[in-house]
Amino acid sequence: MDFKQAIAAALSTPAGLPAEELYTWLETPRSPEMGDYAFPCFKLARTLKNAPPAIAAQIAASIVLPQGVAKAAQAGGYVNFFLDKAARAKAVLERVFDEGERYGGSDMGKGRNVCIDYSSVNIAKPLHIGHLPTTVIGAALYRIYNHLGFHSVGINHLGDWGTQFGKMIVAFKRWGDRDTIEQGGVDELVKIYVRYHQESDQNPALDDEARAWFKRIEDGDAEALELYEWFKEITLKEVAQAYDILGIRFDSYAGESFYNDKMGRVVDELKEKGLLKLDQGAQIVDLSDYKMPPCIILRSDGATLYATRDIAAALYRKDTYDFARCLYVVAYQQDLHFRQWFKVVELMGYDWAKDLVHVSFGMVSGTEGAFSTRKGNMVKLRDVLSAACEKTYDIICEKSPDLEDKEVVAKQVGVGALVWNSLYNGRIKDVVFDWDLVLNFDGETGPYAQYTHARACSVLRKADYKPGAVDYARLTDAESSAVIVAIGAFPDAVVEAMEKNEPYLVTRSVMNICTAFNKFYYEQRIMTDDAAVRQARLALTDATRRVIAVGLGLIGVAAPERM
RNA sequence: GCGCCUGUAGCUCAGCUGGAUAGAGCAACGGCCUUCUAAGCCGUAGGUCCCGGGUUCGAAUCCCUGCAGGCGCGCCA
Repeated sequence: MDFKQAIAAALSTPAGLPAEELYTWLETPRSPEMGDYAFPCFKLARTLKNAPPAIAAQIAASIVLPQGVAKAAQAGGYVNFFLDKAARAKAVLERVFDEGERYGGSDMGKGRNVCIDYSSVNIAKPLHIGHLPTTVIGAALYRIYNHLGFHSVGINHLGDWGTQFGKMIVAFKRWGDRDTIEQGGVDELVKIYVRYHQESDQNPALDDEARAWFKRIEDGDAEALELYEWFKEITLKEVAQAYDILGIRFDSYAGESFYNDKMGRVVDELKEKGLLKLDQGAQIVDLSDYKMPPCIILRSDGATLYATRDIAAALYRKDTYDFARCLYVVAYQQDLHFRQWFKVVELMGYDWAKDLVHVSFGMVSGTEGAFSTRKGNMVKLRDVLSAACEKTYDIICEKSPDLEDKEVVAKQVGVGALVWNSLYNGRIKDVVFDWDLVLNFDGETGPYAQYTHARACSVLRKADYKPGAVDYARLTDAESSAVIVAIGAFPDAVVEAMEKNEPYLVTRSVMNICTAFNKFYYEQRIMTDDAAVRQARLALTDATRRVIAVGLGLIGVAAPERM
C-alpha cells in the first residue's frame, strides 16, 4: 500500500492532471505537524484560473480520501494530507517483518550485471588512508546493487604492471632478503624500492638493469616471473587482511598485467574504424570535436597507455559479464581521463559506452596538506584501523566492563566508525584526514548507529520479546510515528543510492532512524505495564533494530548486539 | 589560458530534478542517569546560503557574469 501513490491518484480528478505527474509534485512537509504529504497548488493557478489558496481549499474540501489517509487540510497554497497513523504503522512494520533482511530491497535489477571497479591496489605498495574511499564506496555499492536484485561483479584492477617491477627485482637482488620480506611484507618491499631510487640517482646504470629485468618479465623469463609473482603474492596476502577486516571480497583481480595481450585488439579495431591518427609520433584519437584533448592510444615508441588498457578492460568486461553498468570508483583527478576514453568507446560504435560511469570521489589529504610518500606523512590504513580499534577497546572497558568478546566488539565498532565516516557525506567532498575527527564517536557516527542497534537489542532481550499480534493504534504518538516514518523512508533511500551511486544516502537514512529511535526510547517507556502498548513498542523496537542492521550491512558496518 | 568540481552556522556537512519560518553533528554554554545501554536525550547561542544580475507567483536550489579554493589539461597511472 503506497499512500503517496493513492493520494496522487485521488488528486487526479480535482487537479485535472494524470496521477503520475502529480506524484512528482507531492512533497514532504518540513514538520510532521504540517502533515505527511503536501500538495502545492501554485502551478494550478493558471489553468484553473484561481488563487492557489482557493484551489487548495477547494481540493481539501472535495477530495475523496484514499484508504489510510485521515485528513486533507488547506494551508496557504498547499493541501496537506495527514495519514492515519495506525494504518501507516501497520503498513510499514508489516513490510519490515515480512521482508526481514531483504527490507528495502527488490528485484528491479534482476538478470542484470553491474561491474564495480574499486580499490585497485598497487603491487608492492602499502594500503594507505587514501585507499579507504574507493574501497568502502565500491564495497557499499556492491552490496546496494545486490540488494536491489542486480548481480554485482567486484573487480580489483591491480596495478601490477610497469617498469617499477624491473626496479624491484634489481633492488631485491642487491639489497633484499627473502626471509626479511616474507616476515616484514610490503613495508620491506617499499624499503628496498626507496633505496633503489636513492642509489639510481647516483648510478643511472641501475635503470638500464631494471629495464632489462622488466623485459625479462615481459618475455616470460622464469626467474623474473618467479620474483614478480612473489611480490604480488606478498602484497595480496597483506591487503587481504585489510579486506578481511573490512568484510570485503572481490570476484576478480584481473589487473593491468591481465590485459597485456588484449590491447592489440583495441589498436587494430581503432585503426579499422579510422579513429587512429598519427600525431607527433603517437597514435591518438582526436577529440577536439568534443572539446577534449586527444586520447593517446600508443606512445611514439609504440607502447600502450593507461587509456588503451582501460578500453581493453571495458571490452573484455562487456564480453565476459555483459554488464548493464560498469562503475569506476576512482578519484576525481582522473575525470578527464575517463571522459576521454568513454568517448573513444562511444566513437567505436558501442552504444554501451553510456553504461560506463566514473564514480568519482574527493581526495584525502592531511591536516598538513597533501599526503605524499616523499614527505613521509602517509597514514597507513593498518595504523588507522588499529588506532580506532584500540580506542574503542578503551571505551568499552570504561563503559561496559562486563562485556564479553571485548576485542571482537572493539574491532566491529572501531572499523565501523571509519567506514561510516567515509560513507557519511557525498562522494565529491574532499576529506582532510584528522585523527580527532576519525576517533570521535559522538554524534553522527558509526558507533552512534551501532549503539542504537545494541540498545534496541538490549531491550528486546530484557523483555524476552516474542513476536505476536500488534495493536498498531498504540503506535500513534509523535515519537513512535517519527520512527515509523524514518523506517518507511529507507527503501527509497536505497534505490536513490543506487541510482546516484551515492552510498551516503543509505548512511543518512540509517542515521535518521537512529535519531528518531533514541528520542522515542527516551520519551516513551517501552516496557510499560500495559501489555498491548508494551507489545506494540517492542514490535517497533524490533523493526528498528532489523532495519538498522540491514542499513549497516549495506554500507559495510557491523551491527553488534551488545557494546 | 582552457576545462571539470566545490563554495550553506566558528568547524565538518545535509538540503540543490525550484515551494511554507534554511537543517544536523562537532566545538561552546546550561539541564537530564534510585526506569528499558548517558557512545544517549533536551535546551541556549550561532547564518549577507561567496558577490552581482536574470528567469519565476516563488530561488540556497535553474541561467549568465564575476570572486575564492581544489583538480586536470599528449606520450605516468
